[in-house]
Amino acid sequence: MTHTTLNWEKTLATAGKRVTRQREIVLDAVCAGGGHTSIGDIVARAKQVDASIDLSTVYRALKVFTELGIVLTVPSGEGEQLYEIRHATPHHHLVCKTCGAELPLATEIADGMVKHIREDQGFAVELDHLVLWGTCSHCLAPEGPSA
Amino acid sequence: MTHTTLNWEKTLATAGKRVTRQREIVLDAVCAGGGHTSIGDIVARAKQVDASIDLSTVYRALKVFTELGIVLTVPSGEGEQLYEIRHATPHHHLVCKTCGAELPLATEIADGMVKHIREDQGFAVELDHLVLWGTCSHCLAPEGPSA
DNA sequence: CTCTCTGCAAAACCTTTGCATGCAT
DNA sequence: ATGCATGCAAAGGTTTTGCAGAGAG
Repeated sequence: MTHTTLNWEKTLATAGKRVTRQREIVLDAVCAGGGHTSIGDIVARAKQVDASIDLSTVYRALKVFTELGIVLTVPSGEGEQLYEIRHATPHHHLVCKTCGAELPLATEIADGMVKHIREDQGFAVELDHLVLWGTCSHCLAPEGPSA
Repeated sequence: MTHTTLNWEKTLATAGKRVTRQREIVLDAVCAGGGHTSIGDIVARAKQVDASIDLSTVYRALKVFTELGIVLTVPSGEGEQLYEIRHATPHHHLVCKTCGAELPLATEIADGMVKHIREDQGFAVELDHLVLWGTCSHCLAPEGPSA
């Protein structure tokens, strides 16, 4: 998905923010990752498009986007902050530790667990974005990844 | 639980590492939080016990502990890294956004989801430590928290 | 006695901020 | 024309590293 399918421009305008070339580049860079993108990758990708874009601009753009809910942050396994486009429906990921693939997790499964916890322990889990790590079916196969 | 119930000394020894007063203090500080403890809290607690302990020592001790699996790290909601003693059995937490309580999550529920995902999508989730955020039953009650 | 760990200090790193100019509206 | 956004440079905070001496095994 690309950012053009989002109405981020409207969101910015409504908040009194401006639509600039740099912000579009940054948003593109977040999308480029496909899934979860680190700051390093975002900066690299942005600089590739426009070498003169400043680090502080990237940080500021990301801050605006997260504040407006256009992108959201997920903690990576190693404590690094990753950025991702917020989708309309809450969605969850399975990330393969071996090949890095990011697969969607069926919403019903996650929802089922939330419901289960609610019934069992009276605790209301807010599951905006769950990321689970493990090994995908490909890499589980004896031949190994991409065999 | 205190660190004395763990055989961390043996783990260190096996790895050719040494058991020092500073490392014991740091491990104590991690335990002190009860659940997830930030670096700031760990340092504060350690300095309270021994004011001359150095920041770099705390970082190095934490690094050794996590490498040996004595301590594990969990990303907090805000991207900060939290430290926690690794328990014998994988265990999961529910953290209340309102009152901060950390409740255990019934293992069967989490395991059920893992199994479900495995059957449904062929993906093997490694769930060493799941932390879910939400609202506990107390704070869900209309009177509000600690009524 | 040997080899690791510690404290200190400096370095490296990442993120934020101030300011004058540029640009979107 | 107005005022937010940008690039630059400098500051701020956090984590890491080099080193000589102290301490564990």
